[in-house]
Amino acid sequence: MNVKIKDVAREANVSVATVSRVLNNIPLVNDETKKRVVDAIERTGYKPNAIARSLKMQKTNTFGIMIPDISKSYYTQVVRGVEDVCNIYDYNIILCNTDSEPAKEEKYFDVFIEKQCDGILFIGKGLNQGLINKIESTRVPVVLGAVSDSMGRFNGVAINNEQAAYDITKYLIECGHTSIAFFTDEDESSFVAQERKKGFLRALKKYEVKENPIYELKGKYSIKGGYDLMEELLTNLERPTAIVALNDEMAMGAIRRAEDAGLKVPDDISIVGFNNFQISEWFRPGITTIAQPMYDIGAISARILIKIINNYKIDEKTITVPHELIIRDSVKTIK
Amino acid sequence: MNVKIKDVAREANVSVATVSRVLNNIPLVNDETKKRVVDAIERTGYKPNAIARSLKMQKTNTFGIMIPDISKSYYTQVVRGVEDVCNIYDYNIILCNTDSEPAKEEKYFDVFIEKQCDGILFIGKGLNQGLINKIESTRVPVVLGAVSDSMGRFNGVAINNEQAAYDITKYLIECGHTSIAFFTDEDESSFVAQERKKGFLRALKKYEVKENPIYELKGKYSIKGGYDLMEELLTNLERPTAIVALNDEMAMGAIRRAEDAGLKVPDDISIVGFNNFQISEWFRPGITTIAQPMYDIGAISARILIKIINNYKIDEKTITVPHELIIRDSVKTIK
DNA sequence: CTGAAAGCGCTTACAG
DNA sequence: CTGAAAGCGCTTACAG
Repeated sequence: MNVKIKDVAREANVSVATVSRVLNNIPLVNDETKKRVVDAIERTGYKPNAIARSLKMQKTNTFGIMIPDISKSYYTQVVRGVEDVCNIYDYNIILCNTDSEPAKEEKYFDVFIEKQCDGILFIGKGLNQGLINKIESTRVPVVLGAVSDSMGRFNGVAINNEQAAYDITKYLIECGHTSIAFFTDEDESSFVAQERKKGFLRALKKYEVKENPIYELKGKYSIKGGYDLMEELLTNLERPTAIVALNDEMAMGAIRRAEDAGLKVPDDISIVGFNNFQISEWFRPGITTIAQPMYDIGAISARILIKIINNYKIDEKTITVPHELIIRDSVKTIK
Repeated sequence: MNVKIKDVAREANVSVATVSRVLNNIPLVNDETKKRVVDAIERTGYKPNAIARSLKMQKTNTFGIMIPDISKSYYTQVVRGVEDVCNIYDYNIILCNTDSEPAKEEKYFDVFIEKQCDGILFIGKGLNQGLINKIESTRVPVVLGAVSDSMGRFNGVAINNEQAAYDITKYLIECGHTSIAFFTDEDESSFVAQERKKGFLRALKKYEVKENPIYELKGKYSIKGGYDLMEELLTNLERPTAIVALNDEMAMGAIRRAEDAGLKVPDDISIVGFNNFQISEWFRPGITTIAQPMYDIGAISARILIKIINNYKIDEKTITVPHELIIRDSVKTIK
């Protein structure tokens, strides 16, 4: 068995209370006794048991973080932002992959509660009702990252997805495109995708570009997903001059499929993405896209959680972080 | 405050012992009392406190996992493999980023010990002596993922990095290349990079290709890193006909820099990578590389940890998983 | 400045 | 089949 506080106390000839005091830097300990205790800790190689401490203190210094899939590059930087901030404030994170499945989300939420997480971070595309109920029926602080709550009930940090989609669509229109397809998430419950669609439609309407509903294709947020969608577009539909894909990987797949069909991007068709993955800059053609400050989304989310725990007041439920239109080489100006 | 086992007991008119028994599915409970307890749990919305349970049971059902940087795509799939297996066996993971810095590695190791993790997974490029000492002075099971221990002291799962480097170098030589540069990790302590260098040299020697020591360049495992190394190579050195980069991103950066210099890959210079990132298939030119079963490395590591915890005997300390040479379009056959 | 004791929320050996 | 009680390893109010 490991050495416990009791063993250190015996070794230093003091009570466990005194050992605990020096461990926690509580000042009212005589310097000499303190030294004895420090020595004893050193000699015994004592490591405090954080579980016992947590039980007593009702605080675990750990956050639960739920993410659709850590192996998708997008979410990865969010997690890094979270962890870096947690590290500063001595928190750790328990990480779970939900695959955006409500059942997993709810299960992990319960796990986080049972493991007494001090806070929960939900990174994802949208909230299901079951999870909303759970969040509302507990007092554990929850922060949403990269997604916001349509009702403004929960704290969250995200870009303005509607505006971002508007901006990139507007850019396409300004480049002369009037026939624009929309490659979106197959997951219809994605709040983020819904918001982006709103922005897409707003731009179309504002500039009086007719929207062709058959141009909305739903698929996976992956290279393969975009590849397949492009195939579908190419074989079945009149070819648009441009595509808004809601994800850079999707855009990349679409580009490769277009190339396989003998089309040049952007000469024959323009394709934009979303999220500005690191590779999007190096891919050829370079992907014109919307950048989100992914790391910051994570870092700010963690900071908010820590603030809530420490009873700072939070000024606004939703923090909107800036997005940016990154213009590269996947769009051609026509006319 | 939350509802506790005591509250459920009162509600169901039984003792806490009985509630605990039904919670843990201990059979010797009368069906009717059991029903009363289940109802009471339902009614009160009771969630067991895993921290209290852990303290009593001396088991937390959580693993600590250390990784250089979760925002690097390579490690990401390893973590997913770990988490999927953990999920099956009801474990959770605490995730930490070390940036391969010994100080962080040792700090997090202590954190994992203090938080009473049932096991620790170390994913990385090499082990520093401080960490080795810590591992050896504790009885917490540790498994190494993607890296092996040069001395065979610890359990681990990885590919045979020496052989993998040999294989890809041999391929280059068979394609007629006799002047081959080596782009390696700037982190000299990387055991994995050392192993790969051995394999590289063995192939050179075996096929009597002269090794030009000035062709070994050290840089970052990133697109930018490869870009910079290529610049260095191009401006300072006689141009080799091929490059072995120890990382696909590095290879991609090198390719882009070569292109910026007006060179065609592979026509003017052949470049191979390592690790087979998902994007490596879609990049142009497609990257010839060594594939590692990253997900499996994570999944197997987690399984080993669980086996150790359950006192299964582990046949061999080091599990070698297969690597694979993936031939794409970044190498030209010359002569 | 220091110690004895209670208590955090569970599990389980023991007794009945 | 069920309960009272001890104990997991800490922290801290209280007393001295």
